[in-house]
Amino acid sequence: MWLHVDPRSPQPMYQQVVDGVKSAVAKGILQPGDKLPAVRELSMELTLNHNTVAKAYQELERAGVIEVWRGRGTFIAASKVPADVNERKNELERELERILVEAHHLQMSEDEVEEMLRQVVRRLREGRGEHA
Amino acid sequence: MWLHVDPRSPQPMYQQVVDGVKSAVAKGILQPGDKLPAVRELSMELTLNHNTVAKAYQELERAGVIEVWRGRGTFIAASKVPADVNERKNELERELERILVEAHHLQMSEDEVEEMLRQVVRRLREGRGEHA
Amino acid sequence: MWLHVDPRSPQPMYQQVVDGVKSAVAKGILQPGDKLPAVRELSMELTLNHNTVAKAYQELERAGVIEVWRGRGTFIAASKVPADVNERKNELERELERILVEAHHLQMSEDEVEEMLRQVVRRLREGRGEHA
Amino acid sequence: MWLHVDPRSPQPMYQQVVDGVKSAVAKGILQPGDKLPAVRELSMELTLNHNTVAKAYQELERAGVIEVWRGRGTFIAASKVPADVNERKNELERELERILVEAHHLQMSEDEVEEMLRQVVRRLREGRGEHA
DNA sequence: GTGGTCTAGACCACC
DNA sequence: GTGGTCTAGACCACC
Repeated sequence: MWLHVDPRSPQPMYQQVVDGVKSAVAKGILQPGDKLPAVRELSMELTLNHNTVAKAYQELERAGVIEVWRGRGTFIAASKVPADVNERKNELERELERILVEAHHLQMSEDEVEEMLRQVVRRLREGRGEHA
Repeated sequence: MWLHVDPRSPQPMYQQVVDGVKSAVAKGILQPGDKLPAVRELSMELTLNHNTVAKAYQELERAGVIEVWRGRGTFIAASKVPADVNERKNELERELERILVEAHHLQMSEDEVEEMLRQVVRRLREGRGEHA
Repeated sequence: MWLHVDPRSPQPMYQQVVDGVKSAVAKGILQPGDKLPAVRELSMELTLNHNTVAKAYQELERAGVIEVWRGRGTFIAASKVPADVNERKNELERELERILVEAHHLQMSEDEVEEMLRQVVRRLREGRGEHA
Repeated sequence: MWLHVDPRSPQPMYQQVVDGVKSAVAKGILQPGDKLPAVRELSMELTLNHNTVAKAYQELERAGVIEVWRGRGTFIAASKVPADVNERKNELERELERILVEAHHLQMSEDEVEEMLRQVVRRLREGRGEHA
């Protein structure tokens, strides 16, 4: 199973489901058109309540990651740019700054953070079977 | 004032204070030995409950960013590596991966994220008066 | 084909069929006496379950838009005022008010909504080949 | 009370709360900075479950209509244009077209719909104490 | 005090 | 079968 949820995490469980699906899409594990498990099916696999999974699916639909076909099921959507791209890019910038601040207090230089990012990118690419 | 707090932010107020102080240290606005405002003083300036500021100071002390000298006040500590560095570096890596996943859903390439990081670094360095 | 249906729409599929037929009539694409495709035929063209199309036809019959001649087929009815006109006019008024409220939150003035309505009317008239 | 909810309506109750608050803002009954009742307080007044009201408040926050001050309460936000204005304006246009189609089947002319809209506008303005 | 999350279980519309 | 809504009631973090 490509999705796991940790009830002890400070992150809400529905958010973990959202992030897990987004991550699987980014990694190519889930492709546009792929069917997601039904709400109740996934809730049983993750031993979550169906409401929790439903909330995650609604969030993913609003984010344009999945499409709900009424009465038929839920599918990965063709990727498209969300309406609020610029807002969210600014948000990413602020998070990067926050990471740099944290890194400074761990005595990491900015170059080391850049190197860390490159390493994560490399790992993701290998996961996808890309080489370079 | 080098510290601002937004009550509408999803981030808890005490966390904003923690991040604000860490950021001021990372940017060189606050230096080891500098005295921080007293809890009640800061809570009035930021119109926060004093418990909120006290909680932030406790957090900062645990993180080794400040030192509380009972009866004298609170000071920025000499920078030192905290005990749980490796744990927290792993945490940073996970956050970088999460940012890359988000970026993918904004149609940003991994190279663009790297470029964004370099830009943030450049901005921080200029703020510190460094050039290059 | 003058009828399209989107499974990803929040609107139920049968409702989309109902609205599509009503719209075709309003635009003059379908005229009184015109024969509609048989339920099974239309369900195949739209790749819908035949129950879904049957439900739409029942709705259209109740609304007085079509007439079902058992054994012969389904036809566009001569236009006549339905029994519950006043109720439904009140419903339209409530929808217009809801639109004005939404528009307010998009910073549109009431005059801009009126202008938008006039534009939609103009477009519909041009579609019908009317000029003025 | 400026808010009512009808459990027999086809509209979900949380949506009725959302529309009710938006409407009160559009009519000037609620002004930026005004405090909304606490989730549990409002849920008791409307004899709804607190989860239902919480869902409505979350929707309103996402729409930028209200602001949640953590631990303090919920307030009407200063009005600002949402990120997806254009999408939502297109949505309004489609709804206006749907209304014109419905009106046609009630034997209303397009001019009569325009007049109906003007009347609704007039009523709203009078409600606000504007004259003209 | 405030809002947010979660389970358990019922009920509904749609396909 | 599918997802969406709702109640009842517990628990949590934040202020």
